[in-house]
Amino acid sequence: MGTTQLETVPEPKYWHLKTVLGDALDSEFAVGEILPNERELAARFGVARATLRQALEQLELEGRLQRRRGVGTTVAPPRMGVAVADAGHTRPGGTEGDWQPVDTGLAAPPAAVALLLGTAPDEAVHTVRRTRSSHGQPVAAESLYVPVPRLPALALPATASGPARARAVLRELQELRPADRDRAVELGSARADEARQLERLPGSPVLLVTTRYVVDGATVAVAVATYRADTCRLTFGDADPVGLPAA
Amino acid sequence: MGTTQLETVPEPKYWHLKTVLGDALDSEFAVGEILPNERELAARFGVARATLRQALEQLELEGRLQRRRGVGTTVAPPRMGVAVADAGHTRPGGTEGDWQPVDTGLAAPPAAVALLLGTAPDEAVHTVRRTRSSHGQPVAAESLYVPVPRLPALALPATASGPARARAVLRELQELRPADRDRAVELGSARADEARQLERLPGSPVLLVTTRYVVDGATVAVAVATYRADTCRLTFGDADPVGLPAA
DNA sequence: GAGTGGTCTAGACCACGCA
DNA sequence: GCGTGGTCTAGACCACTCA
Repeated sequence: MGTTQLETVPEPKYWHLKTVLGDALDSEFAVGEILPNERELAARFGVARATLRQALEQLELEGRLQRRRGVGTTVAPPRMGVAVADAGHTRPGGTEGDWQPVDTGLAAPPAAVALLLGTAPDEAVHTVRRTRSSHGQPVAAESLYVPVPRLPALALPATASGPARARAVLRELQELRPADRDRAVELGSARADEARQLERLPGSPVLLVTTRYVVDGATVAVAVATYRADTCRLTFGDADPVGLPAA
Repeated sequence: MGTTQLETVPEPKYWHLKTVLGDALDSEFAVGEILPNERELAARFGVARATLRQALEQLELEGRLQRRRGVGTTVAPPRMGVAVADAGHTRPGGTEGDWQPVDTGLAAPPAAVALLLGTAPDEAVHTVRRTRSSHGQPVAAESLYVPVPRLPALALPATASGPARARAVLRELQELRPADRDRAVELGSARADEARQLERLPGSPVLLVTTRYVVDGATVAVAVATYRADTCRLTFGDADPVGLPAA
């Protein structure tokens, strides 16, 4: 009588646990509320901690929980909608949800990016790294790659290498007025440096957004943005984002 | 001399393993090739199987490996680009990469969808489920929800409930000619039924694409598509998808 | 039935945040 | 220094695929 069924096809414990916990989150917990610790929860459900953790991992993947080492597990707020529409060059005024340059330099891009740009694998390109936050939380880290010949005004030796130069590159790119963009979204895991910027652990699931800037059929720049998959829902298109689809 | 560093900041074993294995995949294995089994790999690297599995999980998340129970672990091909651009109503001719109706009915949609549609939580709507495959593999399962009043031509009692009726609903929706769409992408995990259709285990990571069809500012339909996150790279925009960004 | 990956256990120790 | 989640171990059994 305790469980729903006699389970002719016994579903895994962690899966059942996830369902039970998920329902409990809906009915008995408020956003931000802290859950009992893992050892206690495991004991309460009569399972090993590893099994309990498997259920928690799933719930975290779905954006329903947030776990922080040394702190505890809390009920996560609904994912925030993050517009990707023209994140390429948003207005520099920067509302709450905008970009902050971090770093700039000349370096060889990852092989996959070089392929998209049509540059040699070891050819150095303008590289701009920036982060995006929304509602006070970091949500994305991006690397933008622009082949040097595309930005003639920056051909002089790089004097400033800080945010000032980052802004210069962005401005230059903006002046190229790419008529078309083409994006891809896929699942990835955060590298160590990205994880730090996103305030997550290395390997956390992220949504990789690859944007190709096109002028006259040629790829003039490529940006690879890394969005926190736990807290973000990427929105596309023109209308305003509404509602929150369940995971 | 074995490892790269003396590790002043010791990175987790599974993380290091993932790197080593990932490099090995690039240099020593061909796509489709089968890896040694987990017990042997664990022994070879001198770690517990659970630790080895943590590394494999990451690599699978990044689409570099494919694991099948009872079979083994194989090197995955690069993710396939899947166009989401106008997946809403693609040409019915159906090339290799298109949709197959599965099921139709009248049922109350999930709460989150009812909210988007502006219907009552228990109001039944037209529900069409279909699957999409590409290159011979299932890549997505979708549920489309259309409030009954939006499709007056279907107001008669539902006679056929099979694929034929599914096509009728899709045709009706198409005739509404939604001028605008608005999409969101987020990470989720496959429900049991979706997992079956996608030939994956329940809980596998999926990309949830929520599409809102808008006519004259009103939401006339909502579709929730579930794409396999391991094998798919979702592409947006008009230009043809090129290249493969690394995870 | 042999071999694979998937689940589960009961422990241990570590890294981190905070008081 | 205490309590949290994160990592790791060595084992066991189960579910599945395929010869």
